[in-house]
Amino acid sequence: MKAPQVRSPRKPKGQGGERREEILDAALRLFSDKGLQTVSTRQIAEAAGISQPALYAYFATKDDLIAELCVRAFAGLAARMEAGKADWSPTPEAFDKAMRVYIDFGLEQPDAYRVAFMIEKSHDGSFLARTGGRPMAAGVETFKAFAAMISDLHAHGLTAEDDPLRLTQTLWAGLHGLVSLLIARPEFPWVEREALIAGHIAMLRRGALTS
Amino acid sequence: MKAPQVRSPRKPKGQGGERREEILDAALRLFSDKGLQTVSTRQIAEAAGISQPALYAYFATKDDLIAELCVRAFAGLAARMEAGKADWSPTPEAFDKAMRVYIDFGLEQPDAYRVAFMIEKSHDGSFLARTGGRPMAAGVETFKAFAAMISDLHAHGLTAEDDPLRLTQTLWAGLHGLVSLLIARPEFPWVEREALIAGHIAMLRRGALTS
DNA sequence: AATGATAAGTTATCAGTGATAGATTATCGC
DNA sequence: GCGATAATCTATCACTGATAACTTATCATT
Repeated sequence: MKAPQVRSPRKPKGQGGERREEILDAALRLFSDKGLQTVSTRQIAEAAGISQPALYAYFATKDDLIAELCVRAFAGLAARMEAGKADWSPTPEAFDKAMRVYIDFGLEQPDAYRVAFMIEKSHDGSFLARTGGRPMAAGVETFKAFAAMISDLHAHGLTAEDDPLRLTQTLWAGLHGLVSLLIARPEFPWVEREALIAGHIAMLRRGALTS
Repeated sequence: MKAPQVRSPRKPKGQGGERREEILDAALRLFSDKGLQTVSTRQIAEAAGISQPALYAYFATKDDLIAELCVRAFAGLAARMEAGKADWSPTPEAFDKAMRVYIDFGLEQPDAYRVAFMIEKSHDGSFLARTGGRPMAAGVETFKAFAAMISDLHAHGLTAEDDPLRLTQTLWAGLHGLVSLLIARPEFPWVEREALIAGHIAMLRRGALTS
C-alpha cells in the first residue's frame, strides 16, 4: 500500500523542463524538411538532444508523436475557423473566404494536413489504431464547423443542392483534392497558384450555390 | 569484343517462365490486402515462391515494383478513357460520364491510384527519384485526355471559365479529392456512396459548365 | 555428350528501423 | 545524509530493404 504521494513537478535533467515540447519542436522541424517517412526516431532524438529510447518515455510510438503534432496544428485551424465566424454571413463572399481559410491552412501546415487526411491507417490497423482517431477527431471538428456554414446557406435558400450534409461532403472533397494534390505533387506543371486557387474556389461556389 | 549473341528466351527454373508476372501478381494481391507499407519484400517473395533477394533480379527496388504495378493499372485507365472517347460529344451528359470513369477507376484500383497520386516522393528524393516519373507520366497521359475533353467543351462555349487548362486542373483536383478521401478515410460517416458520387459530379458540372 | 558462358537462384550478411529490457544517474521529500 | 522514484542511458531485439558471393540450371557450340 503505497503512500499517495503528491507528484510534485520536477525539472528534468536536460534544461528548462519542457522535454516533451523540445521533442515535438525538433520533430516538426525534421518532418517539415524531410517528410514523415524518412525521419527516424534516432534523428528526432539527436535533434532533441536525448537518446532514442528516451522518446518512448514521452510517446508510446512514433505515430503517437506524429498524431500529437497533428492535433496541435488542427487546434490552429479550429482557431482560424472560429475567428472567421466573427464576420460570417450567409453570402457568396463569406463562402469564398471560408474556402480559402481551409486551403491556406493545408498549404501552410502540410505535415499536419498529411497526417489528418492523407496518411492511411494500415489495413490491419497498425497506424492510428491505438491512437484511436485523435487527429481524425480534430478533423471532424473542423468538418462540423464547415457543415454549420453550409446549413446556414441552405437555410437561406442559397444552395444548389437539397441535402446540405451531402453538399458539405462534396465541397470538402473538392477542397481536399486541391490541397492534397498541391502537397503531394508540387512539381506538376500547375498554372499559377493564386489563379488556380481562385479558380477552384470560384468553381466550387458556382457548383454549390445558386447563381 | 563480344559476339552479339541472340538472347534466346529461356525457361527459368521455377515453372512456366513468367517469374516477373508471378511476382507482380503476388505483390498486387498482398498490397490490396494489407497496404503498401506493411507488406515486406520477404512476404512478396514467399508468396511468389522464391527467396527475397531474387526479387532484385527483376526489380531494382521495392518502389520500382510498386511503380510497375501502377503503370499497368494506368494502362487500364487509359484504355477506359479511350473507349469512352467513342461516344464522346461536347455535352453535359458526356461530361458526367467522363467524370465517372475517373472516379470508378480510382475506387476499383485503389492501390494503383495511391501510388500514382497519393504517395509522396520523399523530400530528399528517395521515392520515385530514380524511378523517374514513370507512374506520374502515366497519370499525365490521362490528364491530357481529360484536358482535350475540356478544351472541346470550351471550344463549343459550354464552359463557365475562360482558361480551359486551369479549369481542367481544378476539375481534376475536384475528382481527386473525392477519390482519395474515399480511399484514405473509408470509415468516415459518408452519406450513401452512390448519392455522394452523383452529387459530387453534379456539383462539378454546375461549377464547370454554363447552365 | 562434354564444355564454357551466362542466367537464375540461393545463403549469408549489412546497415538502418521502431521498439523493449534492465541497469544507471539525477532529483526529490524527509 | 537517506530511500524512493522519475528520467535517462546502454545494449539489444526482431524486422526492414538491399547487396555480395557462391551455386545450380540452362543454353549454344564443338
